Amino acid sequence: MTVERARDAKHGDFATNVALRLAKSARRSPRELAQAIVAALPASSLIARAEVAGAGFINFFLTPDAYARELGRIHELGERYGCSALGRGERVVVEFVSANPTGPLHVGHGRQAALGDALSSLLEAQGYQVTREYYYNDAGAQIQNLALSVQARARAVAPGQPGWPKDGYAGEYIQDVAREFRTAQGDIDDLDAVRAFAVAYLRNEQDRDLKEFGLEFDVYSLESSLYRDGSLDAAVAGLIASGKTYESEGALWLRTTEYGDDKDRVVRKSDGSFTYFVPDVAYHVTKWRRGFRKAINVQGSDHHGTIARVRAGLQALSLGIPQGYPEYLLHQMVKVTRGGEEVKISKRAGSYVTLRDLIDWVGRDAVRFFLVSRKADAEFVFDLDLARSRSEDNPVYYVQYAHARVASVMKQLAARGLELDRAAGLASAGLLTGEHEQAVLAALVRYPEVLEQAALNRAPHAVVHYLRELANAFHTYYNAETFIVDDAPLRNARLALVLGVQQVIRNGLGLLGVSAPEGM
RNA sequence: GCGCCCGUAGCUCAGGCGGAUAGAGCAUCGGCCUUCUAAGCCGAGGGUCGCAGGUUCGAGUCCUGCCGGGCGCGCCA
Repeated sequence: MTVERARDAKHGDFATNVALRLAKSARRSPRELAQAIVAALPASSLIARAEVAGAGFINFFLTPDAYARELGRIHELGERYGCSALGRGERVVVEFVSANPTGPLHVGHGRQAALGDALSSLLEAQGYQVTREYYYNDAGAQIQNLALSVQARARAVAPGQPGWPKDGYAGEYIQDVAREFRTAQGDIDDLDAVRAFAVAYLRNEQDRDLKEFGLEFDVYSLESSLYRDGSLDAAVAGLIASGKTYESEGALWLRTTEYGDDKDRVVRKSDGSFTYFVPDVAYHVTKWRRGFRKAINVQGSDHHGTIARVRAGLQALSLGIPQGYPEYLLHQMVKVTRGGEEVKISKRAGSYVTLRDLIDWVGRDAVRFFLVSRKADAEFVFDLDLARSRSEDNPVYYVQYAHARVASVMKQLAARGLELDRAAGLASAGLLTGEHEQAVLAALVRYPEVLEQAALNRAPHAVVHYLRELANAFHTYYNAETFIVDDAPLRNARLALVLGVQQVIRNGLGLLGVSAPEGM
């Protein structure tokens, strides 16, 4: 049995199927039972009426007073409206982007950045204490490859020429790194120096892009630190101590199949080095040890194969870490299209489109809004033609425009020598009984629930869809009614209402990392 | 072959722990600016919710099978 928000305004504000569910055991018809329930309901200042509809639903209609009270809360709480204490201050680490410093961030990282940051903000709004964390490999085979590529470029060796490393990075940015290294008068023969320079250079470039995206991480974790501080050795020792390892073909394996993985995994290769699986496990042990009882990893679905093995490794260590740790939010790939054709290359990176490209083409707000607007597990098609040449059709403008329009109304008010009496407006909010006013109020008061559900379901896109609906209710109201009327009580009430809309839009866009302009 | 995800309007997608006539944007067609920004509003057309079974009072939603697409699959990360 449920009580839920009615989908259709004709069905009131809330509906319950209680009579449908109980009809059988009560041996009465659903409608008859519903009538009896309605007749027995106590009076409430918040419920205007309850009526039986359809097969036996009971629909509840809220009183204008109920709405007026909620509007008052929006004004009272301001930017805190929509927040809750659901998380009770629990610490949670959200790991995302986590790109290795081997090149510019690509559009997939962009999706992850938009998704991870919005999810983090949502969790913060629900009372969690969130750490945004970025993990990267600064010492592995990929980094070696990067160093060799930069070294080759510094020696004026181009991709494909003799001396170019096997599977070297061919992007144009490698030339930039090589040139900067020479300018800094680095020793080209010192591969360690080249490596350190290249990693620092590209990390710095990534951070610039992330900053431009409005994103800052609290913690950067380096894979190399796991080797240095003993975490990795401890993890290996723990795995061996678990008795779940065995030697085969010269390598050390872990029976991850005992913990739900579909194949056993190699811990230590036959050449004595470790697979990436080991630092992954060691890294997640550090999350647990740092006190994070909740860890969420935002990753591309191409990494979904790692989930079972990381969890299996953590289970094998018997540290009391729950089976579902860490939690994963996977997102599907991003495909960029232009003229109906997939775009796979960019000047700077060569083989992929960069986050920077997207920001340059359509702006940060649109990239943020777009990339978070679809549920994570659906493939995303980013149509450059639509985003660029038809930028006025961008849904982000639709929402931002609603915000700017309210600002404009307030400017008009001042220009006419009038002032808003906010307290009077809230006191007379009971006057907001028009169809459009009720629709706006109904949309407005859903916000806290939307945030809670979006946070619990790890679904930031729900906020995007909500904001579009709220903006639609507002624009409709705007076109149908004049706010600045002579009747002062009504004028104040209407202005209090639209300021409430502006507040909620600002709050919602803020969670998504999108600006809320005063004018457009 | 096995695993995860997706399949809803011409296109891009919401709805998905079961509920009432399946929604939005874009595109198409038709209306609305002497009045707070027309980046807006109103209306119309457009659907066997991939297919077939099953569970249920009720299935786009849950279960099974199949078809189509994406991603991944023992010492790469």
